[in-house]
Amino acid sequence: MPRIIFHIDVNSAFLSWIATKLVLEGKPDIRLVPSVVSGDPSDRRSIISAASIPAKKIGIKAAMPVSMALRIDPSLVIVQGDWEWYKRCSESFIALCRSYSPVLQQFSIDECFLDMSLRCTPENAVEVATRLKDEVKQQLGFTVNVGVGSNKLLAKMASDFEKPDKVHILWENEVPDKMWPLPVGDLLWCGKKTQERLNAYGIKTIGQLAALGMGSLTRLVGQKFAQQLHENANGRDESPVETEIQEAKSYSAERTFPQDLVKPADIDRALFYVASIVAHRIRRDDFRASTVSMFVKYKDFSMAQKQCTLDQPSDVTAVILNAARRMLSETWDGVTPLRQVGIGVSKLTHESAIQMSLFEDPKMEYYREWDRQYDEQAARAEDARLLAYERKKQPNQDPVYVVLREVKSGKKSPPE
DNA sequence: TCTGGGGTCCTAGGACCC
DNA sequence: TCTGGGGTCCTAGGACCC
Repeated sequence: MPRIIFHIDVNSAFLSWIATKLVLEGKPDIRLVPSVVSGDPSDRRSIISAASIPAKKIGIKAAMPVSMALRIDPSLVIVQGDWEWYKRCSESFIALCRSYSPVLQQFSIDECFLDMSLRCTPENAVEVATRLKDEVKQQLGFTVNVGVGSNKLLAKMASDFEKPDKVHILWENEVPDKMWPLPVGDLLWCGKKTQERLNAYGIKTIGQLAALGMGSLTRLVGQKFAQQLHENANGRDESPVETEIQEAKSYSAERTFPQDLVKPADIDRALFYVASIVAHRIRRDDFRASTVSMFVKYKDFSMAQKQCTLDQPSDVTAVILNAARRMLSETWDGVTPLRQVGIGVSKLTHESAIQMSLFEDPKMEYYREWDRQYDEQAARAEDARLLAYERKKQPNQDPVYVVLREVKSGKKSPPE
């Protein structure tokens, strides 16, 4: 039996979703004019997270700085994102897709794969895909592309062909016609660096990559990646549609400052802020982390990173923060302005730490109590945020930010 | 024009053990 | 005294995805 895989991809997801919300409020449809969604439009460092088709036509793309887009079109419509709304749109979207097949893999907030092998035939696949696409548009108010193929790679490549609101087919025997003429950078997993490397070697199209000998390819990109690229360029992909939700393997939080920072107190406050976020998230998900990493970004975008292993896995803000502080002092010269700081945790476990050490930091009880209060306040702030959202008030207060404000005002001090 | 935030996986070298 | 090789863990760094 042939495999039939759908890849469904929301067109300019964040922009489409905000547009449906504005339309519901009786406002003009921003999809019809050059428009973009960005984080905080007033922040000079914010970048575009999605662009409308008219905006794309004049050269405005996702990940472009807002200031650059405004230079292209000073009358560009800029709207602020709304994560609460995104989440609701995403849930409705995934639920509707799931009604077509339970074998669903969510690939990101706005993309999923469906294994349709038992639900349609190669002959009526286009018809079924079109029905799904139209049903999303009618019921949810935004458009999707559906790619249909004999594996996940081909389905994903197909959904990328022409947008928006389209169904495309890419069976394995169509690979030479439909996929090989495309630039090699269009191939999934062939990003900027790999593309440059292949171009420099004279490989411009996916077809040329498919014909390249393994020896040369291995020398260019390493053995494992070479095998994957070679298989993919030939349209082959055996990977199944994974219905199990994978547990997170790492958590991280980072903040870019409005201006580059050099004052140790400012930087320490930011470090505390990201430590609070990361530690709160792992406690929420009942994890403890064995590895803590700290990273900084400088003015020129170069990065420095350091990681360390804790004596025992921890979910305590102060433990993570103090490890990050130590690594920062070992990494940063104290003079060069920093653009960003971040903290990550990995090597996660659900096991409770065994608190047998006679040498446990006597402050640990205080630290835990501090975290407990933090979690309580964050939960209250989250409830208040949702309530305000339902009442259509400003919904954008990040719960952890509320706690941070108390830190700033001196009502709550960061753990030493 | 001046570049966010959150993830995954792979590689390579050094330390250490057997 | 000097030698080999495999396995595992750790860290640093780089690539990709949305």
